[in-house]
Amino acid sequence: MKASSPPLAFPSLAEIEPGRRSRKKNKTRVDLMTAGVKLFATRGFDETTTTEIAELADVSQRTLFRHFPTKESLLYGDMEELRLNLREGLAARPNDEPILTSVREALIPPEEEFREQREHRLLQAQLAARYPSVSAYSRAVVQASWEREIIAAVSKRLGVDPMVDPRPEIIAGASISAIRIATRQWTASSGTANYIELLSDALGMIGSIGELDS
Amino acid sequence: MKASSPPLAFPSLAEIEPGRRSRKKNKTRVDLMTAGVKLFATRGFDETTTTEIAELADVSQRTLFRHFPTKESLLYGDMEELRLNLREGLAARPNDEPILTSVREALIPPEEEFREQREHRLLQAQLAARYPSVSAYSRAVVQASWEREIIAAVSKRLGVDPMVDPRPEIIAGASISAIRIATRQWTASSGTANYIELLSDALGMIGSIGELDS
DNA sequence: TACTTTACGTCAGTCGCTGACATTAGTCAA
DNA sequence: TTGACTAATGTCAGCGACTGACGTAAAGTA
Repeated sequence: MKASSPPLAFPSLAEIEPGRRSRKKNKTRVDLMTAGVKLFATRGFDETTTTEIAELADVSQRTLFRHFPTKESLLYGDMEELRLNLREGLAARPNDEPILTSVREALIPPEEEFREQREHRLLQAQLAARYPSVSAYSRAVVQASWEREIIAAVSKRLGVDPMVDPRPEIIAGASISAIRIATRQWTASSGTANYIELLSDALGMIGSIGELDS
Repeated sequence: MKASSPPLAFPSLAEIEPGRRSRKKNKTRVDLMTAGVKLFATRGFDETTTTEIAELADVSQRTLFRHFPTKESLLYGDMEELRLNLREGLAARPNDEPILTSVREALIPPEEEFREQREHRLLQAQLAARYPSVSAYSRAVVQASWEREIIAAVSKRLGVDPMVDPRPEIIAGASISAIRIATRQWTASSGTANYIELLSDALGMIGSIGELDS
């Protein structure tokens, strides 16, 4: 604990039930993520072994894999909570709001939340740009889970079966693509650009691509 | 060789230069893919080891990894050619055609080509539905490479920089999502549904999602 | 206090994948 | 035909992510 610069408060997806046992378990989880992030940032992803991460967190490698299913999930361990936030954000949107507006608003993080996670998000994006396995995990696990949330929400709102009507999946795919390009633009600027503005702009263009049919 | 039912003509991405050496090399490549497909189909993906595939193809495991970078690429080894087909298809579209039409037409395979590859595509989709590592490869490697082709073609047509204008990436993401949902619908029907019709319908809806803003 | 539960350590093993080096076989020129 | 040269393969040894089995100690509970 007591990370150097930012507190790096990794939220634990599992409820932190009362009791010393649960607190200790959560501590090792946070320690592992902190150790992983530190080594990934300094040495690189492929250049870091899970054994080294476990040693820095002062646990055995076996314990690391009891907390995280893959090496990549150490870097994206906080994404489960973000997914639930997205689910709630989508559900909280009024039913009479245009669907693309609902999706856009639910995908734009609150300024404060973004500021807290800024550094971590930048590291994730930078590592994803450099290491194929990280990029694959981001796409196939993280982004795919967001897609499923969007598909569920949109199909519910439209009152259609997502296995029959392709539109929920298309909207989800377009939305995730907007996130990807905004993140890439932001990463290319080394985090100096205004991410929320980039993301908002990209998401705002989804509704207008039909107008390209000149 | 001499596959049971269909010839299963795996196209080799590398040019088949004249000479016995190149022909033999291509033969081992085809043998490896055939062996992999057979074992994947009967035993399952995770349940098949690369050593078993190599033995069935009568080569060493080391040779397998000289021809294919990953186990998954044995299943998607013919995708490089398909990507080049997509590139050419996109480039062949007239400049004055609406961009979404160009993308749609380039993504819909000719009936004959589809018929030849039908079984193989079905196997790929079924394995991707069952095995996370296959799904991850499909998304992160195959589909991502298609996306890049679409982004390049669309940004060129629109005369914009894809790092500045988010629309090419959004169109690409929506298009790949259309492929995914059409493939899922087709797979859910065990290949009995009309894939080309499903795909055409899904792609056709991209231009109209902006109209959902009631 | 005694009993149960749970997080962790240890150990051994599988499997995807790679570097190094030897060997065979195709190629090509003399 | 012969003798290099080279490209494809085999062999071997090893790394690293990940897992099952089993034991242990600490935390929770009656």
